Amino acid sequence: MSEYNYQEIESRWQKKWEEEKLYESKTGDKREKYYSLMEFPYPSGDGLHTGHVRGYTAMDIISRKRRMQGFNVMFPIGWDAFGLPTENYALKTGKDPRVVTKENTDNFREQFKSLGLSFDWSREINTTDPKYYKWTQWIFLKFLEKGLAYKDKQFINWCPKDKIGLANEEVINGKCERCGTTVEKREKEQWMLAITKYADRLEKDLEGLDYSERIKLSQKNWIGRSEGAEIEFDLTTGKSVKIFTTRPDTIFGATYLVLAPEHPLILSNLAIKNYGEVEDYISKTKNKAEIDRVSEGKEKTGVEIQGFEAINPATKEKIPVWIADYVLPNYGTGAIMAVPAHDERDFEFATKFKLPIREVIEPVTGEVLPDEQLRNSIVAIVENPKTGKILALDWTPKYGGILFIGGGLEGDEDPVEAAIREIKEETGYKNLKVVQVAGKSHHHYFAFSKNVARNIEVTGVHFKLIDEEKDDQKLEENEKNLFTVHWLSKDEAEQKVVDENHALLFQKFIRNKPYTGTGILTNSGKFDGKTSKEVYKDIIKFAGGTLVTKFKLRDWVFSRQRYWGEPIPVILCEKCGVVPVPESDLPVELPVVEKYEPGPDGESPLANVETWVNVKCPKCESPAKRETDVMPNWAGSSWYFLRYADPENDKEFASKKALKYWMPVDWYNGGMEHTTLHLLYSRFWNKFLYDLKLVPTDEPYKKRTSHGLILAEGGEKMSKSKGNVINPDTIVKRFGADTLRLYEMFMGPFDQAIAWSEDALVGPYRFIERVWKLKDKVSTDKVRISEESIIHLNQTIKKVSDDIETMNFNTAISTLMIHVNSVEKQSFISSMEYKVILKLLATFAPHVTEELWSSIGEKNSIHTESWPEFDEKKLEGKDVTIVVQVNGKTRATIVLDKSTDESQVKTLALDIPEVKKWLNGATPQRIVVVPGRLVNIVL
RNA sequence: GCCCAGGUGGUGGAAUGGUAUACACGGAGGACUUAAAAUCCUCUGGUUGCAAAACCUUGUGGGUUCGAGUCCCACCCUGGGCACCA
Repeated sequence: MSEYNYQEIESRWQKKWEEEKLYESKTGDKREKYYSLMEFPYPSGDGLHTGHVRGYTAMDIISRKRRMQGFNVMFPIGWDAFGLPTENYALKTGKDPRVVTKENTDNFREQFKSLGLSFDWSREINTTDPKYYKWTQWIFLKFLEKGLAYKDKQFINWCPKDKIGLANEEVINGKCERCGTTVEKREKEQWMLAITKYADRLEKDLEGLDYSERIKLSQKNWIGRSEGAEIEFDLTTGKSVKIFTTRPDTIFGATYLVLAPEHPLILSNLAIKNYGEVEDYISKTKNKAEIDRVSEGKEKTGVEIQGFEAINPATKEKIPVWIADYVLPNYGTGAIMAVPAHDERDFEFATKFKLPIREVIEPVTGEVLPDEQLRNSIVAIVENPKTGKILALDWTPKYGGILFIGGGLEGDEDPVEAAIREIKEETGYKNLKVVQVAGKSHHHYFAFSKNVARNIEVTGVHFKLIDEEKDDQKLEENEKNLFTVHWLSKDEAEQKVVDENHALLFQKFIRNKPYTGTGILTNSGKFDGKTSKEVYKDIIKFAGGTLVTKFKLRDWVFSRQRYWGEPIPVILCEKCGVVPVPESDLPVELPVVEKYEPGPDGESPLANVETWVNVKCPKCESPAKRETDVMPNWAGSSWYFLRYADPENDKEFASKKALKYWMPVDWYNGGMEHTTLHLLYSRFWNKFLYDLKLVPTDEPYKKRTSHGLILAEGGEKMSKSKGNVINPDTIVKRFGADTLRLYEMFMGPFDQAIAWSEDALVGPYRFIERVWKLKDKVSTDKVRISEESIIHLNQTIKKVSDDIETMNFNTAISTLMIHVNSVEKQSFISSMEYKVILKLLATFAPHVTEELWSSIGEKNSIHTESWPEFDEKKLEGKDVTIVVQVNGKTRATIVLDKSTDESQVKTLALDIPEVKKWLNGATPQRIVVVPGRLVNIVL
C-alpha cells in the first residue's frame, strides 16, 4: 500500500471539505442544534502559536462528535481585532491598522485552515468591521438609554507610558498589564458601565450553570459578595457618618472610626481643626501609586481628626475619628467602625497609635454537646525568656496529643493561683511572673477519660519564667506516667498543640493576634452571654442600622483614550449635554488618520481630526463635538456569540428567530485567564439584553470549560521576548496537522498547564502510521470476531466516547492506542472493526481517517457518518480476574467465571499453592470477598 | 497573608478505596540492512540476590480501613489567582 503522505492528504481533503461546505450550519434545521464555541482570537502579527491549537482542537473534537451524533452543529470563528498591539504597531510603522488587521487575519485564517478545524467559515465575523461594530455601538446606546452607561469624574488607573486609563482588571500588581509600567492614579472623566447593578444576579445565577467549580469560584471571588450592615454614627458636630461592617455583633468594641482619606466628609470641612495636617495626609495618599501602598508592607498610617468626635450608637461613648488609607474609598461606605480587639487591621492600627482595645467577643471552640457539665478551668502558657521556648505536656500515649498546661479550678479559687498550682504540680517550676490574663473563652468537648461531655470556661494566663528553679512534680497516683514535660520552640508549639482553645490562646499571647472569629458577647450590655449569631439582627436594629449586601466588583471603566477601538457614539453639545448619535447614523466610523499619537493630555488621537470631531448637535443643530474616547477591547467580545447566529443582518444585531434557534451556547471553552474578565462582561451584556427582551436566554453559556496553558520546552511561558514560541506551521510541515492535533490532545490533562516537547511528537505520528498500515489487514470476507475482541471493542467505544465528554482527551487517545496495539497482533481485522476505529479517531485526526475511509471504498465523508454505539451487554466477558491478597498484599490472581459464588471463591482462593505458602498452615481470622474483584485473607 | 490547583519511574503522564507505574517518549539488547535511518521483537521503578525470590516505593509525618496514590489531620514544596474589600 502507498505511503502515508500527510501533506498531500491534508491539503486535498481540506479543499474538498471547503468545496462541499461540509461544516456549514443551517439556522432552523430540523435536527437538534448544537452551538459549540471557542473564544475567538486576537489576530496578532505573530500568528497562531501552539497554545491556540489546544483549545481549538478540543472544541473541534466536540463539534465533530456532535455532528456524528446527528446534531446541527454551529462551530463558528471570527476575529477580536481591536486592541493595543495593532495600534502600537501602527504608531511605530505608520501603517493603517485596518491594513495590518487584514494581513493578520488572512494569516490566521490560513493557519486555521491548515489545521483541519471544522469551522463554519460562512459565519466569520470581525469586531473591527463597521458592519459589526455598528451593533456594538447600538448596544452601548441601549446602556446609555437605560442609565447604565454614565460619565463620571473619578480616580482611574492611569498608565503613563500607554497614556491610557485602565480597568482594575488590567492592573497587575500595580503595573500596567500590557507594558509593565507602574500605574498612577489620575482624575479623569470616564465613561462607565454599571456592571455592579448586575452583581447580585451575576453571582446567584452561577448556581444553575455547568461551569467547572474552579471557574465558578473565581467569578464568585471577583464579584466578592459580603453581607453586613450599614450603621449611622452621629458626630458631635450634628452631622453623621455611615459605616459598613460585616460584624455588627462587635459594635460595643468599636473604639474609634476610620474614614478613607477620599471621604466626602473631609472635603473642606470647617469643623476640622487640624485641616492642614489632614490635607497633607490626603495629598500624600493621592500621590501614592498603588504599588507603593502594597510594597510598604501594609504599615498603617493615619491622622486623627481634631475638632469633633463620633458617638458609638451602642455604648453612647464619644470615640475619636481618624483618616487612614487602609480604608478604601470605593468599598462599602468608605468609612468603618474600628474594632481593634476583633480585627487584625484595626488591631495593628490601634496598637501603633495607642488607641483603646476592648474585647467584646469570647471565643467558642468545639461543638455544643448534649448533657454538658459546666466547669471552670485555666490554660497556662509558660515561656522561658532565656530560650524563647514554651512549656508543653505530651499526652500522646493516652490522649493523643500535645497541650499546654491546663486544669480545673478548685472551689472558688483564683484563676492565676490555680494556674500557678497546676504548673507546680505538673512540672515543678515555681518562680513565675504573670504577663497577661486573657478574658474567658469557651470550649465544648467530650472528655473520654471521664466519659462526660463538658462545657469549660477557660481563663488563659501567660507566664514568663523568672528562673529555671524547680521542685519535683506533685502528681496524684492516677496522673503518673500519663504525660511527659517538654520545652518546645514557638513554631513547634504552634504546629503540635492539638486543642483549638489552646491554639487560640497561643495566637493571642505569643503571636499577639486578635481573635477575629465569632463567639459569645461580653461587655455588650444587654447582649452579654448571647452568641454572635443570635444577636446579629437585633444588634443592628439596636444601633439603628440596616442589613445590606456589598460587592467588591466595581463599575467598568469603559473609556479608552485611543484610536483603534469602537468610537463611543455620542455627541457632546454645550446646550444639550450628552446626546446619543441617532440610530440611523450608526455606525460612527473611525476616520482614517495620519497620526496615531495620543494628545499631550492623553486625549484620543481622534481629537486631532477636526472634520470628524466637529458636528452639529442632532437635537438643537448648534455646533457640537463628538466624543473622542473609544471603547475598551472587551466591548466587541462581550456579545460576539450572538452575532454568529445571524452575522449578515443589517437590521438587527441578530434576528430573534436566529437567536431563539441557536442560543444559548451549549459549550464554551476558553482560557482560564478570561474567567474573571471576558466571561463576566459577556454574561453582563447578555443579561442586559435579556432584560430588554432582545435575547432569549438569561445566561449566554450553558457550559464553560477552560484549557491549560502550553508552556515552552523548559516549562516557562511562551513569549516572543524569550524567543521560545512554537509556531504550528513548522510542526504541520514536519508531521502534519493530524499528528499535531493528536499530540496536543495526548500530551496531558486538558485543563492543566503543560510543557511542549518536540521529542514526544513522534509517538502520535507513529500511531497514525500504524493505523495507516493496519488497512492492509482489513478483510472484506466475513471475518469471525472472537467474543473477547467484541468485548474489547465495546469497551473502547465506551471509554473513548465518555472521555471526549469529560475532555480527558489524553486517556481517550491512549485507549485507542491500546486497542490498535491489540488488533495489530491479529493476522487480519474485520472491516466493521476497522471502521469503528477510524470513526473514533476521526474527531482527533480528521484527514488521515477521511483518506482511509474513502480508500476502503466508502463514498460519503467519515465526518457525516454516525458515531459508533456500544452494546451495554457486551462490556464484560464471562470470566473475571480475581486478585488474591494475604494481609492486604497481592500474592496471586485467579481467573474465574463471573457467576462463581462467594464461598466457592473463598475455597478456590485458599487452595492456591502460593496462598498456602503464605498461610503456612495458619487459620485465617477473616476473609474479605469483593465480588468480581478480590479476596483478602486476613491472618 | 488569604483562596485555588498540584506533588506518582529518566521524562509527559494512567489509576470508580481493591494487582501502583496504563499509554507515550527516552534508554538497553536483538532482527532486517553492505551500512545508516525507518520498521519490527524483547526488556526497562528501586534495593538485595547466581537464581528462585524477598523487601521497599506515589512530597513528609500521623490517622481511619481487611486494604490508602485515592479518605481524614498536620506540615513541606511548586504553580496560579487575589491582595488592607471592614
